[in-house]
Amino acid sequence: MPTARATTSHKASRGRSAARRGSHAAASAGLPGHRGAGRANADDISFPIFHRVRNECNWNLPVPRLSPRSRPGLYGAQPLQARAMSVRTRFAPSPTGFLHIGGARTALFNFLFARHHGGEYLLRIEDTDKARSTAEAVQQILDSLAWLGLSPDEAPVMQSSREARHAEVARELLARGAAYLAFDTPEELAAMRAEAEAAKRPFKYDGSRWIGLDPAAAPSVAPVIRIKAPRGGETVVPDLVQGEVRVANAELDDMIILRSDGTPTYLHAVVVDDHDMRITHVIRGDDHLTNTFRQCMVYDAMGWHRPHFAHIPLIHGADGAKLSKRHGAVGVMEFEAQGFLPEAVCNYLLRLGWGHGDEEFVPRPRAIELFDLKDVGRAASRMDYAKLTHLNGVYLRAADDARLTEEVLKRLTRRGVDFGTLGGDRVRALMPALKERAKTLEELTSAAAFAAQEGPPALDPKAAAQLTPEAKALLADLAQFLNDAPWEQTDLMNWLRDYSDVKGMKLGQVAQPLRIALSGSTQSPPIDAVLAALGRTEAMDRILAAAG
RNA sequence: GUCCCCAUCGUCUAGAGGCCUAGGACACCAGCCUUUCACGUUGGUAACACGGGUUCGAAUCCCGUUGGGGACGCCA
Repeated sequence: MPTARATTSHKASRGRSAARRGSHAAASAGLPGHRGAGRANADDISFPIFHRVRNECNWNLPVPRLSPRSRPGLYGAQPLQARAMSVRTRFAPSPTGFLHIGGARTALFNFLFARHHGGEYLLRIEDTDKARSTAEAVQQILDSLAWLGLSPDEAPVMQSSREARHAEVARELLARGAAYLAFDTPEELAAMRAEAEAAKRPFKYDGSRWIGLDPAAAPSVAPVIRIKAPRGGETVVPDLVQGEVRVANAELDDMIILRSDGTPTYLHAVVVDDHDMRITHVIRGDDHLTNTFRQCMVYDAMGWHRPHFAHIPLIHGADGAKLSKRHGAVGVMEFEAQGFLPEAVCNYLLRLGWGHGDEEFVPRPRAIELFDLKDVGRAASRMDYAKLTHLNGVYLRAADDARLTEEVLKRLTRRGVDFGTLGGDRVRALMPALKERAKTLEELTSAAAFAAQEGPPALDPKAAAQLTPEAKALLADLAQFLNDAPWEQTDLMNWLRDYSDVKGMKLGQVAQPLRIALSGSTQSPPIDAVLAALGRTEAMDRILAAAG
């Protein structure tokens, strides 16, 4: 019998090959329906043998050998029809704060994976921690997902509404002898932990004195229900991203599944809900990887088939530190406020940890077409706002003018800028030129403000400095000249060129003062476009005003 | 501390033993384009963490070291 060490091959190879193997095994075996699958053989799952069942669950089925070259895609060439049930994924945030960018990516991957396989993508709100969950946070999460275009396919499941079911399963485990009542007080547990730490020994809970206890002899302490951890062997999880992950069962201890107040713990509730919701693929953050071993105890003790697991790496902040609320705009809606487009955020998030050759621009339909768990990397990545901003610019330039105009006007209003119908029309007219030179909606809004507002613009310092007496004289003269011009972009351009030719100046020498008069800034869209968008009356007003 | 996971330019990544003198993108630098600013375009700087193996050949497979992250709750 090889030792665990010896059979632990290199991460990379075992990762990829195990992922392939695992999923292929499941695919060829078909995913048994979860409904009642456990009940059929519930009787032969008694505690003494359940870890044997665990170790021989469907992951270990023999797998036909495939040469790497001819290997079909993880699922692509393994037609879905061959599977007994369609893919169902879920995103399961806890409503203790805003949805941050890491959660958004988890949701995105769940969504993409489900869509790619024509399956369903669900949402479950893990609100069993009543002290920290809030209705506002739930709403925030829903809003954020909606903004990202990641709303679930079915009504969200509130985990708190399922507590009776969680307790029922815990009791069933108790009845099967796979779990037991433990009468330790929180204080006693804390003491045990402190003691272990003082002795520099890893703390491992020992509940042997409670097992088989005569109820009459029980202390008058409200008990918790603890599940019996397997006592020998190891637990192996074929992770679709991380590869085959294993731990010696000696590392596991008897975890609490039902608190003394009768509410379930997370590790228990997740399993029951994922099973009942018939989730086939659990795609979540890396931080849950070691939890998976514990969750397997519940699956196995109930005789339920485990779902496929895929643990995606975490996102770190730009400085490499763990992503937190203290590091920039991590709340999803903060990105909206900063003027990022949801499709750009999704594209950026997708590329963080997932790649398909050199493709950088991956809009939603293409993402659905290409997305595969086997292409998800295993190392944590960092937020790079510069790249997100660049990508946002790409999407912005490709975006529909009407939509952008609406966004800009909304943001102008948000800023308290006054503008009328004419102003809105001017922004609309200038949008094709405006969007070429902005990377975010906020930049776009700032750049569009001069067009929306009525009357001569305020001059920014740089512009004011360039508005010399000579420039003013030029503007006065130019105003005369432009008076008879046909007010159409191409004609205006020709007139300006003629003017500068006649005056023996370069076009730039004429355009720049004009730009300042019209926009109040040294930077603007092409001057002919600005002139045309503003219209004769408004443009002449501004030129004359600047000419003094 | 124990267990688990990870490691290619500054950042995101491509890479399935020979196509690698390591490719792309962002950022940065220089040039071109140009009525400003952008866009675009041309070129440049820049990486296989380290040490051992295996092999004719290693970024790629194996072992170890170092570094980083995560989990160890009647939180999720």
